[in-house]
Amino acid sequence: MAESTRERILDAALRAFGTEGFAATSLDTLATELGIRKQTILYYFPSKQAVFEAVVDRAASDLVKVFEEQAVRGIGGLDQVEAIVKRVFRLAVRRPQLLGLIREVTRPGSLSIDRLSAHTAPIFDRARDFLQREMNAGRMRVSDSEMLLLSLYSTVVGVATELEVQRAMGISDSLRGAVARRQELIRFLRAALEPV
Amino acid sequence: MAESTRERILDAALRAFGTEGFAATSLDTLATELGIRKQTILYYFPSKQAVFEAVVDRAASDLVKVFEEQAVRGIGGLDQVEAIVKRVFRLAVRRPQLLGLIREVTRPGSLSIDRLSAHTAPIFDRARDFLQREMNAGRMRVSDSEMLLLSLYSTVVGVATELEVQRAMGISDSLRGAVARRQELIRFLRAALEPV
DNA sequence: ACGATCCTCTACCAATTGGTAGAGAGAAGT
DNA sequence: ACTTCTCTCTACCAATTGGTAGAGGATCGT
Repeated sequence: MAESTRERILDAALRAFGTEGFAATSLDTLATELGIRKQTILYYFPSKQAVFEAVVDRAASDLVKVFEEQAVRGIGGLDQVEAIVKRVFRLAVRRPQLLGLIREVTRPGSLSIDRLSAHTAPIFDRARDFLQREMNAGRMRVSDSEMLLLSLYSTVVGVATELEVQRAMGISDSLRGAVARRQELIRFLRAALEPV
Repeated sequence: MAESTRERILDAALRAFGTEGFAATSLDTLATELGIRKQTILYYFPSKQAVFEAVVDRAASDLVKVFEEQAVRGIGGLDQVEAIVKRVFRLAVRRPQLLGLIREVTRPGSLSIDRLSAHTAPIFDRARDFLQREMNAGRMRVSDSEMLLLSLYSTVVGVATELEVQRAMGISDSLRGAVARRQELIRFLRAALEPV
């Protein structure tokens, strides 16, 4: 058995929701894309909203897994930050819709934010603690760890996902471009984080 | 005369498109909000898409104006960066939908990207040149000016607009929070940009 | 007084939306 | 042979969508 219908629906839905957005995605086009009928989707999920929530849940746990795998190693210091940035970038290249979905969910008017943050809250907590620990140990510039986390998040996710802005700036979006972007981003973050 | 109907439509459309997004905004609800009929909107604009484009045009030129006013002063160095960040923040607090609209337009699947970048391209060019000049003068850490601009853009726009992420991180979104966020962001950017 | 222009309205419309009801096919257990 | 369960389908539906056609009321210059 290749892949269950349910999984295929979730895959297609992630792609659609992650690029077009929730409102712009219709169950009909989603079904047509899969070569099935809309009612088949509604057999597996009670509503469109439910499909979205299932997609968010799966995407969130995928994301969390990526972070936890890295966190466990515990290299420490700026190398740890670098390792995580690299992972995020690999994810952004391999499954761009995943970060696109995050962008969709974190939009002001969105529902399902609580669903996402239920998954990510522990990660954020751990990240904040990590930053605080590194600061205390003198391995990182001292600042408000919460705000610093926000800055880091914005920078990494932005550089990884703002492909259209890059195009507007005239930056190539080839694979080589992604590597260059990542390198420059890491230099940027190291400079911002290094203790004085 | 208070405000022309056309302007009122554009105001409401900016708010709606900037928060709910293009697809999730219907002409009917937009009209109801304004106490007029949908057909009145379609008198001023040939289609929903045309409303969106007009909103994008106006928002873009508002944004460009903010940057140009600052660029003309030409303080130079990191103080100039700080001044611009402050302006972006003031904008984000006063008219959050404006940056929300940018986020909407720069989404992967969006139309009207070219419309936006037609406005912003000169700004980006000027900003890149500015960074390059500062690097050459030894007032800024040397790096790829294009990539650096992308990092700066991501960080500033992210910190200014990712309110829901902040909520998920447990950061207060009060006005005082905005000031604290701005200060921390500026410290972050100064650290990232200062020459070694 | 009169036409023209500007503006907002009522009345529709075809297409699409998310969702319901239930038929039927197939496999599995009894 | 029988029921039961799983799955996908056809057939509909009410509501909403963006958009068209055109009436009617102002306000204007003449």
